[in-house]
Amino acid sequence: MDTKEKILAAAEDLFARRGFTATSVRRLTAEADVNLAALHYHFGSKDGLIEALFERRLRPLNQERLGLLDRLEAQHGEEALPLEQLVEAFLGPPLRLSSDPGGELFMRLLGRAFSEPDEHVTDILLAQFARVASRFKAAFRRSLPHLPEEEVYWRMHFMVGAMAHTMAHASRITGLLSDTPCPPEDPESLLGRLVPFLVAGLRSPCPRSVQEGVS
Amino acid sequence: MDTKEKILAAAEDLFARRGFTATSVRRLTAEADVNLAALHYHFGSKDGLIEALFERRLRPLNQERLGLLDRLEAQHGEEALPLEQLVEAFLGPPLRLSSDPGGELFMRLLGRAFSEPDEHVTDILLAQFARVASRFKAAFRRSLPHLPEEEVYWRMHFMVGAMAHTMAHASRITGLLSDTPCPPEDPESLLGRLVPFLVAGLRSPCPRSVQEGVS
DNA sequence: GTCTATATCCTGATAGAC
DNA sequence: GTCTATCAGGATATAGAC
Repeated sequence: MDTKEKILAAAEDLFARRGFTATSVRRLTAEADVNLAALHYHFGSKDGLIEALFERRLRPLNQERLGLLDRLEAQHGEEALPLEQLVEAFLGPPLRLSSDPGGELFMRLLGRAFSEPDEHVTDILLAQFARVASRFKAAFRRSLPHLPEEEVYWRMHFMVGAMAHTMAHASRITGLLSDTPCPPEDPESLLGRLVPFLVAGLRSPCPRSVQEGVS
Repeated sequence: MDTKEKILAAAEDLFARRGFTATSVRRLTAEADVNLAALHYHFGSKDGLIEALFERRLRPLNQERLGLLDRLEAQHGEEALPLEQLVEAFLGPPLRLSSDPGGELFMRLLGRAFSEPDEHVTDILLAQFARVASRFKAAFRRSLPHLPEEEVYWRMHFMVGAMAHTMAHASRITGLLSDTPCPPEDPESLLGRLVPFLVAGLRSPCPRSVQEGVS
């Protein structure tokens, strides 16, 4: 494993476990068993490292999502896509991250990144997700023709929240609900729980209170 | 406004906007227009301040949730509580935080706290939510008798995720979905969207793939 | 590409006068 | 209760030898 890889691996580990700000480049390079100056030589700065770290994992991830969406659209032509398969194409790739070596750490990091206060991190995310978001927004609108546009966006927002929280806690119930023995789940059975839950929520009738023309 | 209050107000603001680690006590006391040493005099340490900050808002919040649950249980006796009212009792108080002065900032902070890496923060949250979590877990199990125990907990986990994400982004769709003009919503219409979405998800039939005895 | 040494600034916390 | 001054250490980043 070369120096660059050693730094990226240690960064994934420490950023996931302690957060970006709380992780110093000193601690990071010590963990990676690499000289402090090597980080700046290879990545320019701590921010540059963060950018490279997201880039490396998020590019293939979003390519996969777009590929799945392309395939679904090729199969169904002009028709609306089946909701369940659409949700699967959106949630499957990130939730299966833990199958890759080191992927579970990045999954936790990504789950937390959705509520990061750091502007640099949110900018990276926004840029990486721009195309995916716009493609999937259009697809969800076609698959949920009974809902007004904003309601579709709010429901996607709730979906992202459930997904991010689940990723941040790495396929295992934690926090409020952790006192009960409950082993971590593999990605497939986790999707088997999350997808039907979200499909039911997304498909439910439009609440009267938010229908257009009603206060 | 006395010194202690000025510090707490500035802390809410800066922690919500920049995060705990990224906010220094120097910047904080400067913002509060208070002497640096006053923070340590009144709260002992930065961690002590964080603890006081959560304590102040979370205690009445959770009291309110437990009060609503008490009332529901008094009304319905031994019967299972109506799911919609149960979800309302759980989500209403935190999502209505933005109605209080300064409450919107704390709401964002709390939303992010659910995915905080900092151990001190997660310990505070766990302690503050212990009673609420156990009471509501029992109530949700009674209201969802068609589901096995772990499935109930997983669905509550998804519910918390949608709630936390919504709070962290302060009643407004952001990030992936923000390019579309979409004004922030008041708590009531937000609940009007979120509660039906979650009730539909919670109530949906148990997926075959997670039923006991099925792989 | 890799290292040592260092510049410059910021961190949480405290001692002790008022 | 409030202030100034300061401690001891950690932060990111870089210069320059090898």
